[in-house]
Amino acid sequence: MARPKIYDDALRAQLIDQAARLLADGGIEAVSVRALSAAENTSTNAVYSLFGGKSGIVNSVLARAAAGFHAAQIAAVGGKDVAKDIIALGSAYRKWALENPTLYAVMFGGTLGGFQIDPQTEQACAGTIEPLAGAVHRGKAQKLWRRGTEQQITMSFWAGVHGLVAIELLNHPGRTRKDYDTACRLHLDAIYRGWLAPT
Amino acid sequence: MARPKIYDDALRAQLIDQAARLLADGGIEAVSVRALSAAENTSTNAVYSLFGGKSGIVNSVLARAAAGFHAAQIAAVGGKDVAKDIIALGSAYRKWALENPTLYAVMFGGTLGGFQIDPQTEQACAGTIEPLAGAVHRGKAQKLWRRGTEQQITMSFWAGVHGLVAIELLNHPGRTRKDYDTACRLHLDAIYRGWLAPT
DNA sequence: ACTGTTATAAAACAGCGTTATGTTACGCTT
DNA sequence: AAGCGTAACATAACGCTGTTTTATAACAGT
Repeated sequence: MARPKIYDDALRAQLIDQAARLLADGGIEAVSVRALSAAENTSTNAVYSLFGGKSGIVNSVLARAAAGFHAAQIAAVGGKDVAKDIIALGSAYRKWALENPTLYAVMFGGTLGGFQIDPQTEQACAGTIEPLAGAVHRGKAQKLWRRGTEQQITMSFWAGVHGLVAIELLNHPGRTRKDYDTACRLHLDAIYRGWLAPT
Repeated sequence: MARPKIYDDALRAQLIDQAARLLADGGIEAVSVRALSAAENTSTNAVYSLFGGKSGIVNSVLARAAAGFHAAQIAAVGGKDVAKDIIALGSAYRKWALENPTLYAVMFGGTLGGFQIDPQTEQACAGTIEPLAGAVHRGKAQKLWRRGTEQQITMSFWAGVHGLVAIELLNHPGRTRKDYDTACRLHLDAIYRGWLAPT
């Protein structure tokens, strides 16, 4: 054996916290290995020893964020009314994205930013739509939908809310938060009604 | 006066071409001032003299791309049937995005990638939805919509197709191009039907 | 006490965008 | 025609990045 460890799980957790803070504050470009290690009074090698590199720690941050996002989605499901649940899922989705814009952008913004998301992290991100898929499945059992597979309907709702959130995060001038509130409600409502079977 | 100019409009156009090529081939991170100037057998200063910096030339590329995108959208409008036009606009939108994935990602992917889009370039990008807004306006004149302002309806369609394209560009495994073809058709159809006034 | 192994720190490398410094080549003046 | 001023271009340098390599420090076992 050799000298005692300092690059331990405690430092690991602290680095993840710090990286998440830097990411939220200054965007993905504010997360640098040097700034990260300096903020925790350690050396750049700590990041490499504990995470394998910058993408390693960013992926760790994303994985934790995906878990939180997933939990928020699960919490939005009531379990009784499918329509209510889908609207609630969409609202919770948007709420989380607006509260964590940088995290959301990195999770679902594609390969921009220069680094690659790990396959398992990507899976964790994609898995956050599982509660929505569940609601769609219940709707299918109730013969709510006029057509389409569950996957197609799920992706339609997902794409709907993701698209609106992405546009809102572009922050075009002249549109207030309230404008997007109503736009989101009407938008989700329209998609829902569009998939509904004729009464 | 002084020595003859080499940093002229011809070189300017060549640099834009080269930058667009680098961007399409290797993503935003493949576009470097050094690689760019080396490819055109000139110095890095050419980029600064002609474009003011890296963001300058990238914005020039984006502005040109936005013009092409806008033209493609205009070409998709038939002018007779609103429903047909909206579906055609969505399909053309997706077609262009899939043919120019990197450009599309930089144009509508937010501030990831490290640089800022010029306000006027951003406006050019946002202006590409103008043909869609026109179709929605014609629908309003025909009292097609059950509710909502033209802006809200336009944004709903835009968000719908943008969301689907963004998800498709994430390139999740197990979904083929054909899957997205049908998903897109059903998705756009659902949104359209959702906004339609009851007959 | 010494050695071997391992953890940590520090420095070096290659690249980036950008800026400052040289160098070249022409028109104008003398 | 010779010299000079100035605009245009090339080159080198600065500070930053992620990553890799090298050096140092600290403990276990002999």
